[in-house]
Amino acid sequence: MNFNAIEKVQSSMTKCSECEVRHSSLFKKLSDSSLGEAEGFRKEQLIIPPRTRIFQEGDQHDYLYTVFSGWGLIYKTASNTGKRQILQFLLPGDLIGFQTSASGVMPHSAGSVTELILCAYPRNHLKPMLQKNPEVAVQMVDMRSRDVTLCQNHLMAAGRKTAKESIAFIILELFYRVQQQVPSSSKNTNDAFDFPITQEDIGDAIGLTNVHVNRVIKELMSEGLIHCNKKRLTILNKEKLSQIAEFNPDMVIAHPLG
Amino acid sequence: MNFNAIEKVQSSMTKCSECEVRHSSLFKKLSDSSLGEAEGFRKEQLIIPPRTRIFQEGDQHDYLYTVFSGWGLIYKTASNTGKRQILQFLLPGDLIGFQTSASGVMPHSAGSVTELILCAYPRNHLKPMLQKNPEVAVQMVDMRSRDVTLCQNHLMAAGRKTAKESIAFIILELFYRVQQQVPSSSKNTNDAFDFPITQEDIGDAIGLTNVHVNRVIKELMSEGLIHCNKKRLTILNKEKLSQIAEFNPDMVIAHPLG
DNA sequence: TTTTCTTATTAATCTAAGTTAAAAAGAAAT
DNA sequence: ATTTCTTTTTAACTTAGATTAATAAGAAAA
Repeated sequence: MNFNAIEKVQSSMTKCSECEVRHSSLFKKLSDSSLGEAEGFRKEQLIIPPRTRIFQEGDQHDYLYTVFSGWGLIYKTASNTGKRQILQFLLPGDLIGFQTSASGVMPHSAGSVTELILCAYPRNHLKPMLQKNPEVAVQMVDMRSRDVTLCQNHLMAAGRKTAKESIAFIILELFYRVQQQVPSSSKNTNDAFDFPITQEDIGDAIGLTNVHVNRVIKELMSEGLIHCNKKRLTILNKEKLSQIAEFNPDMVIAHPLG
Repeated sequence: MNFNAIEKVQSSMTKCSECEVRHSSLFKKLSDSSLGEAEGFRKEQLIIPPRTRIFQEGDQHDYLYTVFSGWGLIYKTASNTGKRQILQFLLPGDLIGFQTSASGVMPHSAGSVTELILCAYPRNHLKPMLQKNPEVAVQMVDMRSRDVTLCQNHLMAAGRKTAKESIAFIILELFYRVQQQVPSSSKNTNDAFDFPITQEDIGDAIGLTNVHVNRVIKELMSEGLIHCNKKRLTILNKEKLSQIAEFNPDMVIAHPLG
């Protein structure tokens, strides 16, 4: 765990109207003229160093966050064994900081993988903001539904897939989620992408050990399905990998209500 | 699988104003005078026989349903092995029929456990209904968030808990979910409740075989923590069971936005 | 009541993945 | 450049839970 301080963006916060993740965020349905709602809701922007905790399971925490840039994760820790279960990988546009009851006690922890920039919103303003902006509430239903689907897929992997199938699945999920953000073209001629998580992270997402994840990744590489080197991953045979994983790109789509 | 026909309630559909699950449903925030919205949205009521499929993964399906009475489940099946992963147990008040994209293709199947009565809503009317009724949209955010939490807990169980811990967890989750509906008092003097699922269902919810679930249930019974007989389960030592499961009743609470 | 089907139970055997422990390779810090 | 910390890699060994196969007990249908 990193102990560098979390900083606030002091000088000038990014304008919502110029935000790169505006169209995959909670506010995607707000028009330019309504975007003041988002800026009024936002309290501050935070810069989280790599591998740093944002909030901890069991603690009181009163903010929601939109990921502006970077990768993160939310997780639970078994208090008897200390084992970690990653619940979701966080990418730009993702919204975090949900709780179980209205108490403000967090049911899971959150942390960064890379440096992360977050927009913070006071949770007690959420409900009134949604009531005032029904399009935002509808968008939030979509986002929560997407989170249900991602979690259900991981549950399927942890419960009923082999290690190889599960790891292939995680790789494809992250590939397509990243691809959705970058408007398809840009830097990626082939199917290579930045992959900043560790093999231990992969294991903790689907209930495997880092040792076993390593064995399987070696196997996927020796079979010519993927290649990875220095936090960059290349999918060499997407069809075969998808078939092993029983993966379909629809699984990571974010707008069930259209 | 049961092949009895699914029936429609012909004569008189239940009135929403007199509905027993009104206060744990999507429409809980509608006042008596606004309840016409719910009745207008509802297309019909269906009676599903026990162990009957409602819709199937991969099929086009254009309805959402509120569970009016009975137990059900949603699940995915691995196409290579045929193994089933239960994604959620359905109890009265639960809303089902969500999809991943706007296409109407279902990402999972749904089926009954007991006889089930469902209220059906055409999915293409959902978005306009939510936009017109922001309180309903906010309630739906809460319900989807509750579903995320339930799924995350099962993921934690499947990925990082032992069989004993996971089974204890499932029992407690269902106990508290049932208890939430029945307004605490009524029939249950002790901690006994109707438990219509099979040991295979339990295994399919957390990634275990029916054989191993049986071994563990026997163990929990011999330790005096639970007792079960004829689809009725009694929790004999709630403290010990909760401690084994690392369970806390907050985990099944349904109103994060208050 | 008898048959049939489903669910629970038990036992023997197997295996996918876990555990432990080092060493090697990278990255980050000094 | 050197130290320190993290991550990856490999091997030897263990185990929780899977598999397979019967039997027994219930429940539903005929």
